[in-house]
Amino acid sequence: MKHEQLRLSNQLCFPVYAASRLIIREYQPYLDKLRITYPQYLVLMVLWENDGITVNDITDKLVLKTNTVTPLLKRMESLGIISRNRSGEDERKVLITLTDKGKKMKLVASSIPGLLVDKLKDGALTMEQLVELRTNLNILIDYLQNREDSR
Amino acid sequence: MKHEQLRLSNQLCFPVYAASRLIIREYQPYLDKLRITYPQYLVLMVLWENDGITVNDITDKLVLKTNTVTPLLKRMESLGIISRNRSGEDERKVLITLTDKGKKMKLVASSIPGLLVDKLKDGALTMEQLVELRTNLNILIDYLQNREDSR
DNA sequence: TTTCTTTATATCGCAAGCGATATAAATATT
DNA sequence: AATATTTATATCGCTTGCGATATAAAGAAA
Repeated sequence: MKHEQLRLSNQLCFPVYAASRLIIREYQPYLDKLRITYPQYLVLMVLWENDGITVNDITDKLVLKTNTVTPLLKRMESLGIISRNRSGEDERKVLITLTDKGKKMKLVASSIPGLLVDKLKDGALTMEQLVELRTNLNILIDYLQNREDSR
Repeated sequence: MKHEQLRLSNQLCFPVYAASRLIIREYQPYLDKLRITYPQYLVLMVLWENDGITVNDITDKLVLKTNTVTPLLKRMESLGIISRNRSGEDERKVLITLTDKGKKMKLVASSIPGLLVDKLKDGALTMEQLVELRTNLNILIDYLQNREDSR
């Protein structure tokens, strides 16, 4: 019984880690055309949904830390796709806004996820299984994030 | 219909990526006691199962590239948990073997995955859902790896 | 209003992860 | 045998990810 758990776990944590990298690799050719990386694409997705938010807002949504996000945003600023400005109301906050260049990328970028799903759907999993997978992952994420917050 | 796909995908690729990092964070306190990282732990798991294999064998099993694995193994060598030796039969190959120190870590390390599953099981997902999640991820991984190989 | 604490962001150092490229041994071709 | 190709590993340069620590503004407590 204990042995079974041990094997399952080896086959749970590692698959998530491997799948993550494989999916990002699958994204890469499309992102190359936009000259951005996957984490940069995630930042853009957050901003397209909600422009003018703070560094911490982005940090929370992407489940990252500021020591990852600050340099990431600086690189995106130097690429000319976002701008970083201190808030007038609260000088501690840095507001992140899309530049025109960043806004224009939305049209091309928003077609990418659909292409990915088309590949996976039926090729690998049915739509139902994809939904099931997403649901289970989101439950896991919520659980682990709540554990983190209460520490 | 197309909109639905787009939303699902945003909620599929990102959850895998976020879950991966959250699970590794959950592993970290246990790995800290052994003074190793998660990727180093994965290498050890491979070697405990199959000692004396080549760099490429490890690379394949972990779905990584040599430019990641070679430095990783060098760090593990300098930690004294593995040794790297050129094969006599084929001078191109480097054989990786566990040192006594590396072998001894198995006992402590093998208890870690069980602790993780205990946390997740029922706290987040049922055993059935964990199995379901693992199954779907493995199908996805097989599919994406086969796509990669045929390129 | 001074001092203490919290909040928001940034910096540092190091380990992954990876595309591109290099090197050298093994194998195939001519 | 000489040359070309393939295979196995390594190196370089860059981005990400994160623990630990720093800094400065805002808010609370004294």
